[in-house]
Amino acid sequence: MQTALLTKASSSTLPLFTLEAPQFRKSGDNAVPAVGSVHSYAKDEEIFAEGDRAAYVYKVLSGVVRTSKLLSDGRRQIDAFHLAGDIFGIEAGDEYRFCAESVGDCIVVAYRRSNLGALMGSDTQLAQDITMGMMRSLVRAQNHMLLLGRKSALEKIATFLLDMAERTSGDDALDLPMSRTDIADHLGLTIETVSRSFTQLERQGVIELPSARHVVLSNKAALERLNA
Amino acid sequence: MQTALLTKASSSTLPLFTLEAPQFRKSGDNAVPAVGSVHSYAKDEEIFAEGDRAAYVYKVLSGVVRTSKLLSDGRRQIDAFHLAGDIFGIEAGDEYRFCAESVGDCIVVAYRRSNLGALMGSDTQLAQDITMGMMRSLVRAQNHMLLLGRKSALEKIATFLLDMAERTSGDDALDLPMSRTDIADHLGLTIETVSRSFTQLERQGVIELPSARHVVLSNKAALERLNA
DNA sequence: CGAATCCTTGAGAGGGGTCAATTCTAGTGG
DNA sequence: CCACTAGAATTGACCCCTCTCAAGGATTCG
Repeated sequence: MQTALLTKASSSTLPLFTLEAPQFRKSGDNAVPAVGSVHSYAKDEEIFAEGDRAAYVYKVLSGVVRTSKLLSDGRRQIDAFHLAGDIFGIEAGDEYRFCAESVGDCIVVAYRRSNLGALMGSDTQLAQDITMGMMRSLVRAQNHMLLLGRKSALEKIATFLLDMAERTSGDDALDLPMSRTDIADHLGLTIETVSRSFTQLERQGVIELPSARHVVLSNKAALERLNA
Repeated sequence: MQTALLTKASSSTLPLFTLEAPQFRKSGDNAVPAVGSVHSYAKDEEIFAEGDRAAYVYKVLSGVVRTSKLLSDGRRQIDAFHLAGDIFGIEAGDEYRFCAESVGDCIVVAYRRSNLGALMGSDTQLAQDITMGMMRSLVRAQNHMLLLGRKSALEKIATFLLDMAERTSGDDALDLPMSRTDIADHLGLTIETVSRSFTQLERQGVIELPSARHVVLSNKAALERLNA
């Protein structure tokens, strides 16, 4: 893991969630107060663990981060994949209630959360950024509960593919950054069922799979029908 | 449904989520600006529907409210039951993304949300109340995703009973305010599986069921073992 | 007492899980 | 450039947990 200091993004009129690429400083230079520190992680590195003291709120600059919870016997639920621009690690209490890991190589900014309450009171860009991040997480979680509780395997995969396509390329083709195991643990399925569902959709001509991680949505209408 | 006006609770030092019983005003008197209006609902009344303009944020004064989402074919997922003191109806956008209904007779306060962004910026008690409510919803949703995605029927019931006991009586006995159907739609099960799980726990001596809605947790240790 | 609703119980079926083997892919070193 | 290897993904066979369908109690309310 590598770290660099980051100065506050200059403009206060940046739209929510589009904080531009931050400017960097040499780590010895403390003339300007740093508001965030940049960290980069390789594949499958731990960013924080469940139970760690929640001292930072994070934003993804590039790559993908997964946040997950574990049962005592190892069963895992990935509550979300966080892409560039997404905020994660917001906590009400003083401990993280889930763990965060890099899915592939990725870069994040960590904002010290001395006192989130005070931060929220002030009218800074970051505070609004965080409030909006929290709301987005909530919306995402609510939709995901419907998926986990009430959708069939095929419907789960269809919803997942449409969502990922919209969040990444916006195109009809997408590169999945995560493994089948990650997808399974996100959708409440097993890796075998995920694989079988992909194959079934491919046989039905709904998607194409040039390779395991590359998906072409050749029949979006059919996918949206499955999205119920 | 009945309505009454409500003046702002006088103290600004009230602890979060314990806004005390509000004072009422006759509805014709507008000398003091009202910050919330009180509404009461009978069993199974709709408070707002999915897609309604989200003009208010609500707090439960008494009774229970369920918020849920529907798939096009009628499958339902209840994302949460809201008890006295809980906040619901917080939205990022301008529409409700789920519907809210009374489970039994219940009373709520509705706070007009002219501009939630501005509200959040100001340092009022209500703003903090709402921020905390949002965070609690998020924590609850994250835990619930783990339940929906990875727990067995028995584990779901065990978790649900422990949670409800803690939120209501705090005791080892509780009165369930909701039907088996509601429980099923909350836990991602069918009504039959919910019923069978209750019976199984009763046969194992983990709980007692003097009546369908009254549960005694006679072996909390066993329940917590199932809680994984 | 009858009607409606809620809950429980049973029998059977099926969707997804489990276990296991095979294929595919990416990375490594010769 | 090509074997070799380890991990990832696919596929098959079988099983079980939960769903479905259906009937039968229990409770409430007129």
